[in-house]
Amino acid sequence: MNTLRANVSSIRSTLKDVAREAGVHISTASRALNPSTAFIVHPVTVERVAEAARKLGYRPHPLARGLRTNRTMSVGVIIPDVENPLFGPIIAGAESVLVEEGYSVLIGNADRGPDHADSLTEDMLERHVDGLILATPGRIVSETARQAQRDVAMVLVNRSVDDDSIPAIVGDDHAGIGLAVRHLRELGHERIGHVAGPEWVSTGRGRRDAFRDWMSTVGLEADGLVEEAEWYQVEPGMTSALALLSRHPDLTAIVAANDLLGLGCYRAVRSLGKVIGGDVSITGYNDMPLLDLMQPSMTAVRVPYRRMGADAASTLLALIAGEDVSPGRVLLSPTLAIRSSTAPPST
Amino acid sequence: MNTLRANVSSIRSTLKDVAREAGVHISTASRALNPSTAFIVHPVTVERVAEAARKLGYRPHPLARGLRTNRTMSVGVIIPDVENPLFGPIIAGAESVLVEEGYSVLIGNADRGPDHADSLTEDMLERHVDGLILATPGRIVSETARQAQRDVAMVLVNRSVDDDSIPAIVGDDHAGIGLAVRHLRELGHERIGHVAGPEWVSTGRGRRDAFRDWMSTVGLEADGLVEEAEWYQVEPGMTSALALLSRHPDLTAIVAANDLLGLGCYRAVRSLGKVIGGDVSITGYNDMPLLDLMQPSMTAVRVPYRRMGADAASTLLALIAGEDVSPGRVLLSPTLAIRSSTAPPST
DNA sequence: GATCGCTCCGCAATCGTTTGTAGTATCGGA
DNA sequence: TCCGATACTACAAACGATTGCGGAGCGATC
Repeated sequence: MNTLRANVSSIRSTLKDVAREAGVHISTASRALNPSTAFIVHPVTVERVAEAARKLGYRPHPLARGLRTNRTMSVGVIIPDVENPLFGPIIAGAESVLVEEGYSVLIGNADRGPDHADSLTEDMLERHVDGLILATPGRIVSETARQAQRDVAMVLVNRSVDDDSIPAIVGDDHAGIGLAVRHLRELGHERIGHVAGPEWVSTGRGRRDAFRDWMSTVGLEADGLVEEAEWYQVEPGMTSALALLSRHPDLTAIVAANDLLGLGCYRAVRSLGKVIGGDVSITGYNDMPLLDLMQPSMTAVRVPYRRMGADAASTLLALIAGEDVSPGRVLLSPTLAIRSSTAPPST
Repeated sequence: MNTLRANVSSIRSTLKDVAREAGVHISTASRALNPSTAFIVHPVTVERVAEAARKLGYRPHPLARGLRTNRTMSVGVIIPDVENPLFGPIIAGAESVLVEEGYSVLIGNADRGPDHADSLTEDMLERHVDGLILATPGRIVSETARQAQRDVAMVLVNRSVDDDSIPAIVGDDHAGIGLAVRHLRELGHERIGHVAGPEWVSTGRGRRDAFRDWMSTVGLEADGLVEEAEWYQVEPGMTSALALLSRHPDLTAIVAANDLLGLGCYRAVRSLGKVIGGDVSITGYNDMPLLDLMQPSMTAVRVPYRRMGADAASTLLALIAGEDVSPGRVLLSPTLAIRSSTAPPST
């Protein structure tokens, strides 16, 4: 039977080969090839070594180098759930800047809860990653992560810790909710409700507070107009929206703390026989893919996730390089994607 | 100013420390700790070494080990576009089985075309990954990839090569299209069209052929009922659907080669003033997230992407382990998610 | 009591780099 | 002619593990 077998051996040329080819000692070859030490060796020799390296297709062995220099040129990225479309852009953003600098990206999918994230963190540390990007949720950071910070450069993305002891790149939720509230206000809405995310999730609490804040800023009352959903999903969103609309039948708009909650609102509004955009305007948050293809397409606050990943990576690289990085959080400004789910109130 | 700086040094205990603690030679410690060589050393000694290792929290240094054993315990996964929700499950599936076996997953995002995939492949090879999972599109495989197969275990996922020289895990497109066609046939449809993907993409051609095949199997005519879309996107899908419907106004159902094409069909049907499901039934392919939240929710062939990733990883592990793996493609059976976009024809 | 065989352990080489230190020309100046 | 500085280059020791091989200890056998 015709079968396949992995070919283990590959004829890689080593530094020793290059040195022999160039007729110099291995250490000279090493220095010649390394830009930061090349000045020590004679320019003519450097060229000879470079030529030999080129000829042999020499590539330094990352393990040997890492063993000696104590750097792996790799960073770990831990994501709560790779299957969630939201995190793709974060990964892509981080990957693009890291690969550019010669780093590799180790991915960790913490889809089995907080403990899983910790165990992945430990795995990464064992592998001697040079840095760690954490996107795992929760307002507090585990003891494991705190300890990890002593051993390795670390930055948070899409979440932060209360004491800001770890650099974090997060979306500006306050500004984002502001975009939604002001947009609705400008359309003429005066009775606006909020379907909030869970209190224990940082975004849940933050966006709810921001909603209250902005409502008073634009001169509207928010008391009683907030309903907390159990979880960021369509069903809880519908339940909360129904509760909200039955308490306040005169509501003409709902700001949802999340796209899925927004879709829940869609269902709730429809089940009451009302029309989305016409009778009740709805805004989502995050602007996940395909949201523009919904019927009607949903107006949503767009968070620059790709940029978030990229900025996190840049910050991490700065930390790794030993540069001083001010701790605390960096806020990224969201934008508003205006579509058909929002319109002036009907009356 | 309060600043942060990465802490480089970490007091890790090495094998030498363990050996000293246990009062044995470093080589004995190594053997004692390695399950496959532990039988060489006296059980009592093994326990002593294990105890010492536990006490010191010893973790073998992966770089040192890898340098010696020529294995990195890492595999590369190259994805055409991480931001595409379709690939999340593939990554997750692969990651779950690989991490289980102690492997780490290096991710490569080839979102800058075929050449980018090649350069990522080379990066991975330089890093001495033990295996490679390629999900990049195209019917042919680049020379780089072919060469890579000599150096490293490799398996394809969601695509295959014409000569089957590389093991591939793919969805059974023929069966999938069959599910859709038979479903529509059973609902009573007799005039069924197909909006196909591009000819040069393997799935484009495969699904189109399958459509023709199944149509004749269920006793229907397919000639002239196939329209090729330029690309797997909503707009081209709409264009093709409109062309199809203007040529054949009597069509009561459309099988789309892809979810996005299906959504394009949605638009086309709507623009003609017809109702989806009622006048024209539509099926998608892939069953991407949120498809169930569309209005109306879309019936679609569901491809087991997560399983695909997992199976690819298992196959890869077998290859790495030196087991004989029969080349060629493994077909994974799709299922049909029946929703509201399909219904019996109206007449 | 010498020999054989078996079990267990230590010695040392090795994987491919980086890097501190020592050594050797070469050259200018005295 | 000789000396010291200068400019390179070579030597060798790491980094932390794995592994072939030789050797010590010990009981059994003749």
